Amino acid sequence: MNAMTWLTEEEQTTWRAFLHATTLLEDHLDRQLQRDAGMPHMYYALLSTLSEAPGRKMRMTELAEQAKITRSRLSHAVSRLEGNGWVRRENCPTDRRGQVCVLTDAGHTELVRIAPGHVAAVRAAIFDRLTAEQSRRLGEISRLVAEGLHQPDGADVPWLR
Amino acid sequence: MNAMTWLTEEEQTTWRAFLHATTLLEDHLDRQLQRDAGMPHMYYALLSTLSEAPGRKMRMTELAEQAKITRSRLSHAVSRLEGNGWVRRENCPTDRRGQVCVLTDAGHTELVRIAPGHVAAVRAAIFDRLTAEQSRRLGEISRLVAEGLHQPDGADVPWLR
DNA sequence: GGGCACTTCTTGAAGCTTCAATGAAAGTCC
DNA sequence: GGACTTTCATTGAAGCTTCAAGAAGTGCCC
Repeated sequence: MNAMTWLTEEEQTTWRAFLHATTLLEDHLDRQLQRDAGMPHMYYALLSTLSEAPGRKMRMTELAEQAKITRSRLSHAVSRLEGNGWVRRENCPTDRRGQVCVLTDAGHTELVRIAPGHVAAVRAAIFDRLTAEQSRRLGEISRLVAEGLHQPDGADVPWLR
Repeated sequence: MNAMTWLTEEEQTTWRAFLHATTLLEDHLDRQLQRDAGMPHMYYALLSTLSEAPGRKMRMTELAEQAKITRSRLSHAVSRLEGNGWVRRENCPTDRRGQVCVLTDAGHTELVRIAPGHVAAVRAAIFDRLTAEQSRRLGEISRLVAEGLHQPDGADVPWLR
């Protein structure tokens, strides 16, 4: 409750504005993708990440880390996407515990179909509203904030679990 | 797919960084509050918002708008918080359809108990990592982005539903 | 190579959010 | 006043996320 722990007026205003912006943005993008692609934003991000991986495939843990989600969440998500035929699980040849998540051709086709609409939504919501300078600053700030936070699961920080 | 709709390299990098930061941050804060207060971040925000309203009470719709969530979501949330005794529903005296959500004394006490920990988490994750200048810019950018997005529910934009 | 700790991934249940539908009251139009 | 539209808030079901637990494989250490 002292000066060290509380926020200044200005910080509080900033924090609220940030919360509002992120809440509205996530909702907006989720709705856009749900409407046009029948999937939430995170699922799109998974397909998108996979599409850029070599061979369009990735180990589950690696995919979870790249997407900043828990393995459990990924597991459920992949099950759903697999049900849709956008993704397929394969056994990992080098580690018999492991699974490799592969973007199917159907999944890739679907991604190609929905990407433009999604990118347009992102552009309209963010980059069309910011100057180049502001975009750059947003990137910088985002990187600083992300650096300070660790992965959920603490996959590589077991002593902190 | 043309230059108008796609993102530049830099924009893409920025967008990813932003997504990572917000994903990690939301997870982090949800975990912190779940651990220390047994509620998700949004529920804390509701209590916090209520606590600053005159009489610590607010109409459901107004609260939903301020928190940037749908009425439905709020309704479920308030039911849960009511079950915990942090909040109470009252009939609105001026509109018999309406409900007023009131922060109880117990709810206020609880809020006072958990606020410092939460604020510390926010500070550690954001403001301790940014310069004053960067914080100000984050606020500015957030406001710009939020301006471009409308409430879910489109409560006041029925023709867009 | 036997024991032990750790990693990989999945599962089911509980909690939260979304969506569409609903009842009830208020507002509008003539 | 009566018909129509809109707003307020809630509900239940379906989908998504979290959490704790667990099966199976790997790595290490002696």
